[in-house]
Amino acid sequence: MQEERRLAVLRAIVEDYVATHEPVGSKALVERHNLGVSPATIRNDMAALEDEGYIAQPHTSAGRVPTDLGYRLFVDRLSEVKPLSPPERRAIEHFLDEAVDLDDVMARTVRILAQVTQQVALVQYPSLARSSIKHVELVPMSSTRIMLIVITDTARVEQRLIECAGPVPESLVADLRSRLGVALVGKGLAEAAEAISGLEEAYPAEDRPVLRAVLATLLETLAERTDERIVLGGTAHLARYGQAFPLAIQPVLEALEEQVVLMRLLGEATIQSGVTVRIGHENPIEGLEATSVVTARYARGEQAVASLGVVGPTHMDYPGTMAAVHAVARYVSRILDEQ
Amino acid sequence: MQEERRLAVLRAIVEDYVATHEPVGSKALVERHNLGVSPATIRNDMAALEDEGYIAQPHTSAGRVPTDLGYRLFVDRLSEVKPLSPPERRAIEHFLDEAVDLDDVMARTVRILAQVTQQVALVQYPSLARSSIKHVELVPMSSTRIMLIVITDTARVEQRLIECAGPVPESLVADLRSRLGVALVGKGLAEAAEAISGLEEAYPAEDRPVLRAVLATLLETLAERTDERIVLGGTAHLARYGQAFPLAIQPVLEALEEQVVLMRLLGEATIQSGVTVRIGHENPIEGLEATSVVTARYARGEQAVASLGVVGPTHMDYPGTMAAVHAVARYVSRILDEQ
DNA sequence: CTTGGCACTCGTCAGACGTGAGTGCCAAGC
DNA sequence: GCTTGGCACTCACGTCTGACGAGTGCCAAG
Repeated sequence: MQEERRLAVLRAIVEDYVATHEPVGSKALVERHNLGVSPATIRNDMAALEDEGYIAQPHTSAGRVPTDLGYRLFVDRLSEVKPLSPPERRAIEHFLDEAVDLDDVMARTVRILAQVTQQVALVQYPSLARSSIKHVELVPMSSTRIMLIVITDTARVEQRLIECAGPVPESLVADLRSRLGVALVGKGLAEAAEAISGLEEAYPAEDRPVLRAVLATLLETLAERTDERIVLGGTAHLARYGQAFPLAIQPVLEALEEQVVLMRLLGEATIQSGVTVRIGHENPIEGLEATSVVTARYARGEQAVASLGVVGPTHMDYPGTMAAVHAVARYVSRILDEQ
Repeated sequence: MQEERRLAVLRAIVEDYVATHEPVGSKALVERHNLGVSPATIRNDMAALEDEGYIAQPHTSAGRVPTDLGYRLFVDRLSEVKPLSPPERRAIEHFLDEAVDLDDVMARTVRILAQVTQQVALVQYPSLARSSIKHVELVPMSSTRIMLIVITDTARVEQRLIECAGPVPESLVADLRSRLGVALVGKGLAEAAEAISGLEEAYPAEDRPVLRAVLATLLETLAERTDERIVLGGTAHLARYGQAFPLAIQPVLEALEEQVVLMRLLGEATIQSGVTVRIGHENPIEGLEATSVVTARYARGEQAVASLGVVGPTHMDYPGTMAAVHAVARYVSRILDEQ
């Protein structure tokens, strides 16, 4: 009974703080939410919540502010799903439908996600890991340089320039191209390594160096750079937080410039289904201790492909943000399916 | 004689203000630079410079601050070229040399440019406009969808997905691929339009719709999206300016998110040779009135290809920034030449 | 367990004040 | 005619003050 009210108080504190960005006091609380009790009672509840670590006061004689733990409880147990408004849904759908190619889909996704959430948006390119090879192409760029292109069924195109020690005859390139095509098209990326393993023997020793260079680059392209590309947008929203709110923006911007960091942010989310929320210090990345990250996977058909999400201050509108991230992930999945 | 000293005073003011970011007064000026005259004399000169519009005071009884016009004069007539330090040169060269492909060159260029200048860096992908076609590829993705890929001699790869009304036979794709290859390879992009204009007649009426879709997409790819891609980095440096320096960062971040804006920033620079500097309000873009933009072309062989540059506060170290932009542009040109 | 009362804490705001950097002007000097 | 020292004036900034009020914790009564 009291326990229930205490949670209601926590919910009210989170909601008010998210709305106003100011510490919320007992009196204001009873005025804004009809809790049916007096401020004094609320104060007792607040004291208990503070003992349990869900809220804190910036200084004596100030109102209370939710802690990361408080937000966590709020997200896990107190918040209700807040569906997007129909106009928002339509805007997202419509905007994404107009995309002409994969790059455009990604660019538009970042844009709409940042706009709807009013936060920094991240979108990962579809992973190569589970997609299969649609086409392999070798193009001679000069006598010693060959361009390698791999196209996957997720409509992703990977390109790589290969530098060879000596001149490479056109005929060798053509031959290699057709053999690679036969060996690789239709294969998943994981199988690709085996598929080309026997290929070397088919060629005379003098061609081996070229062959090795091409095959090495090919494997590298398929393995290492797998999900490297992440696009980012809406950084201007960071500056909106007046200045020097708990959120200093420089470290955040710095962190977001590191591809590795972005990978870690989105990578972990790819494991779980549904919407993932990491709050404040739960986030293991330096510079992002004061931010929360909301992510979701998107998929193509049955397979998980990659993740997208947003980064914002811990005092964000969690239900709204989660709904937006969820919705965008679904629409992106659908767009990819249609292709 | 006095005229000469006045310019020396302006130069000193710019240098001091860039170094300290604080209005500079007459007394501090004679102490830091040996001008050989008294503060009172400097005051007279300053009054004259203010009349001419080169400097201004933020409020009565404060020191002077250079105006945009003052910076302009400084850049045009007063600054000496400040060569990069050998370690800086080496760092740039070394870092760029390790790039594995065009994407990597661009990514590394942005990174090194931002790091050396401590500002926001912009790099435009090599323009398609003056490059020629190396290879054209058509890959069926499903029965009704074809992927079009165009590779240029600048090692750039453009991809585009084509949606056809009905199923497209493999044989038609193969035929079209070889014809397009013959018609286009080696041609400049400008000539491409003519080169494919007669192609339609070679096919029976039933294939025309597919043909039209492909050709339309091809032309679009070559014409419209020509130099659209610009990479950007180092935005965290914007936040370094304490807060609310003459530079509010939100509008700047917003402006930098617009591809169109970036195009305008870099596009104009492509016309002129050498390093271009646009100072404060000289910049016609909303949100960037308080920033200066330093840009330079880079080239491949004899042909201008595209531009790169940095965006920073008007009170930047112009000689240093100009030297860095110039050097990076040169090294990028060299890297592209080698390929 | 809830509630009203009460004393206490402390951050914030506004006003007063001194300080010092910097200016403009003027009259004397070179 | 330019340069210089002197001098009065302006004004932003930092510090200090006191008043205010929001908010708390505790306690005793309901």
